[in-house]
Amino acid sequence: MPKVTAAHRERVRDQILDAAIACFAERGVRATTMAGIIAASGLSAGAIYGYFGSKQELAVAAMRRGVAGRTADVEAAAEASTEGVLTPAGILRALADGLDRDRVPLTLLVQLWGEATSDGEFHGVADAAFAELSSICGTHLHRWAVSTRGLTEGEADDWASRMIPVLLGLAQGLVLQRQARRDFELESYLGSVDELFTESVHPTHR
Amino acid sequence: MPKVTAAHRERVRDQILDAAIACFAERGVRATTMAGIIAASGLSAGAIYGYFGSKQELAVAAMRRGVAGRTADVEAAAEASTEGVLTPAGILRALADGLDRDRVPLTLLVQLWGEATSDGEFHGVADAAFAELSSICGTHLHRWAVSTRGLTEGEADDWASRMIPVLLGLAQGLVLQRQARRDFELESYLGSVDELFTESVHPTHR
DNA sequence: GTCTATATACCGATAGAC
DNA sequence: GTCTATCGGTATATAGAC
Repeated sequence: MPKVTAAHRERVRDQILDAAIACFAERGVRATTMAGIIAASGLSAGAIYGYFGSKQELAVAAMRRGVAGRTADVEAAAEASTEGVLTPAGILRALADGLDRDRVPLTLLVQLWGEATSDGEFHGVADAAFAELSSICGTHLHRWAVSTRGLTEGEADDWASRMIPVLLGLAQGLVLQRQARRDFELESYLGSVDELFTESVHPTHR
Repeated sequence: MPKVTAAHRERVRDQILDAAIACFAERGVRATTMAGIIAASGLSAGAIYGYFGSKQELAVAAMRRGVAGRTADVEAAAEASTEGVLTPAGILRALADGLDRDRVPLTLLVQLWGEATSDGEFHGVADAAFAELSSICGTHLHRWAVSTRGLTEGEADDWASRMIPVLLGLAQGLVLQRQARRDFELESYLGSVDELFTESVHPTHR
């Protein structure tokens, strides 16, 4: 019966990962010890090393879970919206809501960026997530520019490709500030982004 | 002769800090060892501990140097500009140029944000820098809104306070992407920010 | 005041018992 | 398959020599 065994393994794996994520979020990857994860998981050292080969592997898995599903969040929000069109601010809201819903500690993302500066594996995780989001954001920026702002296909292509890094920069700023600033107000931030985009779409720009 | 001694101490301190920053930038704060800093500085363990009490103290000093002077960069750019007015994109350019000029490794800033998630001291450094930049950005956003976009003082106050977090978010995104993405293009990013702001200033917004 | 050598502590990973 | 006990490696900080 490899079926139940595999399912069981998956559950234990998740249990361990939950504990690890809690530790990473609370104390930071740096200060988190295997002993801490062992205590938080309720399991033992031997058990954990049966599922994850090292602390690094655990940290990477934690980060991967944090970034997983963001693209799906945007797509789901688009499906639920009128005519499948999301505003730029709507894209950010979909991402923020998705992170909330999945209980992703924002500290995890911020630490991912920090670790990615010196570790290729972390960099790979962050880079892949960025690339994937670039793509989905481009799609929706394009769609919005055409349907709401009246740009032609070609104009919208250009405009969307110009705006992708900026929109993702706004998303990164949102995460950093929401994590670090007590006085951060999500609605206000999204409102300002909306204000910025709503009146600034022009087919040509020099 | 405490004068020359003090000056000497300052020079040695800087020398050590330079070496430490190089290590932190290359290998990351996490993986940097005191032995590495000792080797890079050309001094010895005993000497270094005469100037810095711990690796943590060294890291904090490194981060502090990274964020120091950003406000001055914006002010200097404003002085040099026409009538002391900077566009929003101009503010970002002043910050990016200042970091370049001072040879601040962007990885240092990204790591600062990462470490700040779990260490109060790092958080304090990052938070103070953010607050200071909020203030100076608010001033210049206000000035630009009045002089270039024709808002009244009151309208400009409101608009600037709404836009501060967004502009700083764009700055954070700029740093993150410039550090992590090979294909990041500063001019393109700044151009997009300019495009976004240039046509989006309205006295009232619902 | 600066260097060498080291003590001390800690953490990650494993090996063997149940 | 899971736990206990521990081994080895490593990094920080210090203590004593020059």
